[in-house]
Amino acid sequence: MLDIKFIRENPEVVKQGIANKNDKNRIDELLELDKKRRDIIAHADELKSKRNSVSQQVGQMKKSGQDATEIISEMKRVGDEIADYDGKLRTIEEEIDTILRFIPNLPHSSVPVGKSAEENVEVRRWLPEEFKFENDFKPMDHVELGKKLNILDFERGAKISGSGFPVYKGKGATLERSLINFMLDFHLQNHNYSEIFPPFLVNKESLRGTGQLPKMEEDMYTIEKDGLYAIPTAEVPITNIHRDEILNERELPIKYVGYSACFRREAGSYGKDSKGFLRVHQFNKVEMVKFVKPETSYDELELLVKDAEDILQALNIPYRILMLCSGDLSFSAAKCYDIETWSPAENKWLEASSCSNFEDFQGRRANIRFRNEQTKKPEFVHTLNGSGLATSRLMVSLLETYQTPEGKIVVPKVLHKYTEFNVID
RNA sequence: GGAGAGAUGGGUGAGUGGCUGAAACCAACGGUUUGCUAAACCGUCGUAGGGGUUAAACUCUACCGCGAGUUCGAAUCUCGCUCUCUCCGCCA
Repeated sequence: MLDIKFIRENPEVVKQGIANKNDKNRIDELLELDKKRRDIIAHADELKSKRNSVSQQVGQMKKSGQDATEIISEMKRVGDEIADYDGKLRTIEEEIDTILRFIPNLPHSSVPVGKSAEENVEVRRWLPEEFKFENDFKPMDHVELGKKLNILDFERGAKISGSGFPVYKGKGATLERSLINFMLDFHLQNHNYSEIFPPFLVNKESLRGTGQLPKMEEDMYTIEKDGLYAIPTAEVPITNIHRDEILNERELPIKYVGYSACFRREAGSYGKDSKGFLRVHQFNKVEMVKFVKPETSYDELELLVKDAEDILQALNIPYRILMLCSGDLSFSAAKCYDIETWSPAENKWLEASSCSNFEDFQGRRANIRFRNEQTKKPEFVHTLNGSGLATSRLMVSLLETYQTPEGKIVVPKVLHKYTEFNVID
């Protein structure tokens, strides 16, 4: 959520930022409501002030035995008038809130302006030693490999739950679990995060806090009876850990890492890149979340990307970093880097991680603040998060790049102590 | 699922209709004292929204879990909800 004061004072900046995000703006309408709101408050507060002082008089009159009937009936009228203003105010504030919650975060000045994913900018790439984009043999894709080695079962997953709910079997299941543990341990040991194991179902307020609601309602699985939603990412529960809190400045930055299953309806995206793991309704992800002081958030973003990259380098998997252009940024993000890993069989890059700085957008929505030691005043924290990483797309790259000409999978060295086997055949 | 108790500022906790934005204590912060540390003493110390100001000062309003209601006036009375704790039942 943007600051209404900022919008009031910089309407053109806000409009431009929204336009760069390919969103439509209702800023003029918003500012009109804002003006109305302040008028009503001024009137209502004046009446309330009057009521307060007169009511006190009534008390004193009664105590001294004087008759206050006339004042009381007048105050009753004032009370009705106040109720009237308060009613109007509530309506207007709801309207303002609705508009405000649909306004996206503004892109940071370093973000290239662009319409769509085509205009994202490749920042750098990292390739293992002796890596070649051309294989000496025709690589199998992950679905074939999964079937041949009996480690993935998409058909049975579809039987149990529906398409997009993969079943991992045997060494495939062990490999998945090992990957998750490896990534968690790596961040804990090398990057100084503390671990969170969050709830996978959350309430509405949490989703509003991180910005999935109201806009992404259709993309979420719901459990209506209890008013709960299946999390699309661990970002939601982990960021909301500190909702409605004022943190101590000295605690910052707070860095959490946590595993969760992630659930996405992916409404309307059937048919596109939907083979096997490329688009699923349930996948596993290790997520990093940071709460930081505003002035450090862009440095923290670079470090966050680095933390995710370290995992891929340890696994020796080729990847590249993209800086998203304004039009491809998510609703809540001010700046975002995607990490894409290479798939030899698809012959293309696959998004395996997304690292974003939300600045104070989530902080304001979720009311997460810290007390500035200089000014003694609470300020909104900046929040960041990044996948470190999502296993499904990563698994595609891993299986495909580690396959041998005979169709076996060599397990990456760093995973051996977790899997306790070195080859899948 | 059943029965009961509770929810007040960073913490403990007082407060049952007007003198309470809220006692007291603790913590924190500033200061005095002091070889050092400690102690003692003095002071400051909630959040949000209007108005005001270059910025402050200042001023008004709201907030005692959340939402309605009663009243001239609600932390305090009524109703609904949520959460926490204790006991019973069920259960991984």
